Amino acid sequence: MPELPEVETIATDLRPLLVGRRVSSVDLRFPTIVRHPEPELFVRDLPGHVVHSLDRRGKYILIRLGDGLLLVVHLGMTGQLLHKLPGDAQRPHTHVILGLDNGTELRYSDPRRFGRLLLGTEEDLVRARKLPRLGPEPLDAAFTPRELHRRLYGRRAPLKLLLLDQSILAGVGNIYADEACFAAGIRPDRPPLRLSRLRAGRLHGALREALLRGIANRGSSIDDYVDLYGAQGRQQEELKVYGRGGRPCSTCGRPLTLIRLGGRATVFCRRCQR
DNA sequence: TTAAATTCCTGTAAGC
DNA sequence: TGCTTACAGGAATTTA
Repeated sequence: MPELPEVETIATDLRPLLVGRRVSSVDLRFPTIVRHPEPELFVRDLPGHVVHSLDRRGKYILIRLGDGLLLVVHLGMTGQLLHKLPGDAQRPHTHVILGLDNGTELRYSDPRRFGRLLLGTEEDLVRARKLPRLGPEPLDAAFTPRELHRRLYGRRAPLKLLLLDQSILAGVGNIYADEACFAAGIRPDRPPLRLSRLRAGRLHGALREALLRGIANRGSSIDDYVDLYGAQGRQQEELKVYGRGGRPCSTCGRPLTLIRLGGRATVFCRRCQR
């Protein structure tokens, strides 16, 4: 599933392909994928606009167009962006095809349809409550151990659920939350009620390290994740706990514990994480 | 404000 | 073999 490293990989690859290009056509096959504005307006207003820049914020891809317009893509669980030529074979569940002025296509496919596309000015989208308030970027210099400590200290929900809360920290999902907790030696199921500065510092380092490794390996291909060209990432080979419940801990050899937190599978080592 | 539960969705795999 | 069921989970929404 696409988390920060996966979205970063896609955004980095997509930037040189899109910036300077004009959107020439929009083929919207599954209108509910567009959450703002009304699908007819999306199809009417998007063509003709030139892409000025492209950024990632949390798990969102922000494509800035002329006239202050913003095209926002969130991949949800199974969303894929693929760069193709018009004749290329089409994946099932292709819901949107953007034609570009150089004859190529940007296609959005998403079997589970948890993903979404938004179009509007930033002001528009905020007013319509389509752009949530996101916490800091974990890889920004402004995100310090002190800041992480401030945001977690005193909270009563299990640590893992707080790490998944995008308003506390943007971009971390189930995979990297489990991996960071393991690397930091901290149990994901305990509230950080009186989290020490030391442990917050370890968690801060582990989060950044996990995300940076993920980016270096072009993401984790667990279910459907592939890059713009359909290639898988390599980070899944380095995962120490995610998806490994019951298998031996890579550090101590004891079986890893699988529990559910907030409906999400959570794996940790009872010996190595305290 | 915070925390927990519910909902959306379909491909895959396990179980009978 | 073929059917049913459970599971995967990001985030918006609802409830307490």
